Amino acid sequence: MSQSLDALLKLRDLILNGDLRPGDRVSELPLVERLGVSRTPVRLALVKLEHEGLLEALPSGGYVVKAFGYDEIVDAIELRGVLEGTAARLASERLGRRSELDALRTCVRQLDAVVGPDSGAGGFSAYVSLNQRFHRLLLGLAKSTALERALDHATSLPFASPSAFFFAQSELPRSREMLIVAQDQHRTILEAIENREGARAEGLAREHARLARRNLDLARSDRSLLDGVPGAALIRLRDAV
Amino acid sequence: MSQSLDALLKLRDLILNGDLRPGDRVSELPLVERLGVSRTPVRLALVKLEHEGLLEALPSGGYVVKAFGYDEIVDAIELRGVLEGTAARLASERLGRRSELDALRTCVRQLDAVVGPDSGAGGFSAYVSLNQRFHRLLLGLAKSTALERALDHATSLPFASPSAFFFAQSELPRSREMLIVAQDQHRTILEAIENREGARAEGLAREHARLARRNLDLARSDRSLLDGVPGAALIRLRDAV
DNA sequence: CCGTTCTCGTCTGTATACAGTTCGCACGCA
DNA sequence: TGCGTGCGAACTGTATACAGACGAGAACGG
Repeated sequence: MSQSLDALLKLRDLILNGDLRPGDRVSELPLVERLGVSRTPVRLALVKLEHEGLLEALPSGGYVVKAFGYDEIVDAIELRGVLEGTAARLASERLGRRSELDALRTCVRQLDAVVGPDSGAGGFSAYVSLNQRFHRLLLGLAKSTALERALDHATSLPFASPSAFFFAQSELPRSREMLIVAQDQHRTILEAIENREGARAEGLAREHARLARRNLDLARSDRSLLDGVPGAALIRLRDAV
Repeated sequence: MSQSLDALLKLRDLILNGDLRPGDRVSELPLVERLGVSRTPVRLALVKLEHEGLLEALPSGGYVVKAFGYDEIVDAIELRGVLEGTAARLASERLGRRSELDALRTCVRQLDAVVGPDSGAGGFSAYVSLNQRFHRLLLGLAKSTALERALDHATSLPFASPSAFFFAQSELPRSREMLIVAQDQHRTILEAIENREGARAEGLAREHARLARRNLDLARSDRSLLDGVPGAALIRLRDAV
């Protein structure tokens, strides 16, 4: 593994775990010690993380860890919804042979099994992994490199990813209900694409993303729920300090 | 001016002007001579241009100049349409005091004057500049930093910018017609936002972007039209070489 | 006592040296 | 003649040295 990649992963973890708090100035020299690499790879990692949106460049040089408020997270989720809606619409419009949907159909069937009543205790992580697969397959069906770039960029913020706010749901009573609704949307999106109903697919995918927003609202009233979310350390739901 | 910024601008020009052709390997050492800076700023510029999408990183290290085919440009335009549509919808939904639209109204009125029958010969560049202003104001009204980031990223590809395919229009007979239609869409988008008609605003803004696609199709049959487009050197409409 | 200015330390921006790797070319062998 | 191998050049990745800029803090003056 290269030093640059190593530095990038370690630094991202430092930020996501909260070792570097939002608003903190991030200097290169201290990172040289903490990451065990020289300034060059550190700089590279800083540039990439600024690009990802986790860091903000100061006009005078250097970086600070970015903080994210409620509105910003809502906007990021809405943006993801718009982009995934577009993916669903394009998938409908550009569908060629129906066998192109085989992988997605299989994925939905596997999700059915996980969400079903006989799901084991470890079903949750299986759901998250299959959910991500569903969203990636959907993106592939859109056959648009521009859209791929945009969605990758938009979901580089950890709490904007498709599975971000499926936290601790196993703890909540409404947890299973949420999963059932989400999975029904998966199924319906697939159906819409099969029927080449572009507008319907788009609307469904948008609404699907808004489930994340609902979960965010839940977390707003119970901050402890947030701890399961990647990058929770960056989130400032209420104006603190 | 810093060396890094200097290197970035010069290198971008080299690519956009076609001094570096699509598919060309871009090495650091030759650029040190051509740009007159050391390897460090050159590397920084390379990373940024990869991020912009003009360069592609090779697995073995180094970069090549990216080439863009017809489909990719169409997708980039469609993506811009989706994002600007979202901006228009959010602007409608989040409109506060009506005075927030003052700047946009003024911009539309100025565009009216430029498009009108008594437009001078230099009206074209004035149109381009006002057009960009319109699109930026629209983005601002959406009040979404996530959307701002996404649209900035999407339009970093030169031919995906709002004014990209308003080339050499003064030469074409249908030139004025195109401008009239585009300006009518500007006016109608503003009206929709004023009335808080989100869906209408979204649809209009999407269709507005598709004007660029129509112009692209025009350029397909008359390659000489492309020469006025920034980044034309990157475009491979037909499979060449 | 407060404001201003000077100074010192720290940081970033830049250049460059060094090492490991990969790619291409040519030579040799089958 | 074709293929494999080995050598060499060039390039990237990395580390580090140096210079200029910015900011914090102290000292001086009002």
